[in-house]
Amino acid sequence: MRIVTIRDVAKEAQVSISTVSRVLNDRPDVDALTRARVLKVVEKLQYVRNANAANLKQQHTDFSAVVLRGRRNLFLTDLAERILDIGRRRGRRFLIEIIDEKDDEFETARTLYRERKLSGCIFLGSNLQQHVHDFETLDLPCVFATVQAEFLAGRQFSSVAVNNFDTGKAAVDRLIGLGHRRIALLGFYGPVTNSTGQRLYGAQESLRRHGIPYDESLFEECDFTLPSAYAGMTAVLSRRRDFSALFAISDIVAFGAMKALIDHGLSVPRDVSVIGMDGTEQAAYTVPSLSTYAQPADDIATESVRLLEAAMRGQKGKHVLLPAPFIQGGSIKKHVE
Amino acid sequence: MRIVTIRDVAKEAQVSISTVSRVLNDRPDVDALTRARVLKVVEKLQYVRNANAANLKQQHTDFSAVVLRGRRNLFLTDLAERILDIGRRRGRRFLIEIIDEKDDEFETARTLYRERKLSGCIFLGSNLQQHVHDFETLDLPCVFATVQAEFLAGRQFSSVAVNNFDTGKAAVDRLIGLGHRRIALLGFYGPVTNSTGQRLYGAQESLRRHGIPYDESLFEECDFTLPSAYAGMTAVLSRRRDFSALFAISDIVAFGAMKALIDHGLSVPRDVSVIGMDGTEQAAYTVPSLSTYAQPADDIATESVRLLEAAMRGQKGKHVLLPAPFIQGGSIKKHVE
DNA sequence: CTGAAAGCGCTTACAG
DNA sequence: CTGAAAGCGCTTACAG
Repeated sequence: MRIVTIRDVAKEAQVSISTVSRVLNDRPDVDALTRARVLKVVEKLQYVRNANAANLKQQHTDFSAVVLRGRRNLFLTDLAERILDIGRRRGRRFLIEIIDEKDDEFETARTLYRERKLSGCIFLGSNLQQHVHDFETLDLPCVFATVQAEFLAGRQFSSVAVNNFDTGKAAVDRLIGLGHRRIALLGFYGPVTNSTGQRLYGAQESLRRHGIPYDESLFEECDFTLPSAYAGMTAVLSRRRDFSALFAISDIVAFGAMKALIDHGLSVPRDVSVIGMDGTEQAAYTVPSLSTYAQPADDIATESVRLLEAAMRGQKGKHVLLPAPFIQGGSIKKHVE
Repeated sequence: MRIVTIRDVAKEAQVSISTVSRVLNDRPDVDALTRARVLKVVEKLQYVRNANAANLKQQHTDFSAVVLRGRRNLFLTDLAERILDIGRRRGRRFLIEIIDEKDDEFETARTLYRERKLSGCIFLGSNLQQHVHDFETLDLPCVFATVQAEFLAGRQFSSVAVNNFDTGKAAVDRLIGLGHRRIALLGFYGPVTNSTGQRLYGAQESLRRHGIPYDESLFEECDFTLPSAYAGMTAVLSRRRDFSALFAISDIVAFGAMKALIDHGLSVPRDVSVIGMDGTEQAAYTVPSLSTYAQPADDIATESVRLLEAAMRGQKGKHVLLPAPFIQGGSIKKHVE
């Protein structure tokens, strides 16, 4: 079937293509009757505007991007989907770009910006470490989700996150409150600006405040995957069996760790209490269910889109901190010697 | 910073923009030295082609789409990510469109096609029921992944899937082989062309062949979410406690069901053997680990992209069936009266 | 092998 | 309120 262009609509409606364009773009300076006539023809001909042509001419395109760091991070991919979903309902289209842990989010954004004339970008799980200055040269509204980015000067930058440090601290405070003293830690530090590192620093801070020395042999590095978490927990178990609690920097890590604990003949929570973080749906379906601090995914997604749109309208960026509520599961209990 | 266009490159390299365009598009009819000179300027100026302009003029764009039906289906979203990843490595960009179960995948594809001048489309989990004829009017290479679509006439249609019917049958064959006779079924039928329905029909076929009457009170409908699977299992449990096995149409459903079984005081596999389907990574990390038939996600993703590219080059579509290997987990055992 | 010119389908000042 | 014209940044016949 032949493709219907704006010219066909103009001819059929007996107006100029300028007028059709005005109607299409909801310009106010069109006669109501003319508008109605054009709209009827659009309907009749089932005209769909060629976005490539529109984007070529327009200053801003209808494209925004979501740059997702780490394709294996379940929480982030879920977040990306939510953002896509919210975008769709608001008529905003997101290109999604999944990059490896080692890839460069700044380069990705810049290329996308040049190639597609992006009008905005949401970063999920980026660490920004080395790119503070680079970003400031990019003339593009950016939102950093799940990571606090107040340190980015520039009015087009926003961020939405929970306070990762405080949450890590709260998790370990809670375990200590239950009587635990030997607490294993699973995760990775990464750059200081990284959300996951902050969780661990918060955990350490809690230990310090309670006068518990940080014990390296109770920590093992792992990333956001089940096998890596399983291996990490196994490594700790090969060194120590005397810990009674575990704080994992994410639910996924906690899942892998719980499996390792059970495979090694330990029971959760009888032998080891476990707290995760993220508040994934799956946390309620493990056996036992996992106690976790929730990152409010829905709020983060909604707020990200809202902040992006605000910045695109020229409003000044904001840095939003959301609470991370505790969700009680069956994976923790009081420690008794 | 000013945006560098093809004109800037042409001027700097002292050639016409036609020549720059030829170099950019890897046309053979360019002098080697000229090509080298242009490429050096491209590098120097950090020129990035404006994709909107290129796509406007070209017959085919560099956009393909992935239309994902059902945003809560973990297996499909994982598949989508893999496709994005493979596409990226091959310089192909995918727009991703997540639609609801009740949305119309044909309309989605058609609008995308008109709006963006798509050059191809991969459908994940679509059922096609009412759209066989519509699709044949769409002049767009299409690949249907996870669903068998041989019935689609037209040379630009391909599909990649496991044999869902046979796999459902194999799962129940296996349970019966272990001595189980009262087998619960969890999932939903949907349209006949649907992959999940086929799994259940296969399961029924197995029962029939073994002379076991299909018992409706052992079936409950649920979708691909944990809460729904949990509720479904709970509903079955409210009616019957005498079954010794469960076939769930997907791992996610199995996870939700196992949790429900355990919450109701039953043990897996002591009281109930469970088999899922999909072969998700998580299946190996539940307690006990889940026996499942794997849909080879990596192969499906690779093959989907390969078939799409072949169709875009004008090759005739193919319908590929992949094997679904059994992965042994701890969730099944021999039934003893 | 290379360049000048037309045109892809829109939007946007500029006139009226 | 409306239209004619220029132009967005490319690609692609058409000449040479």
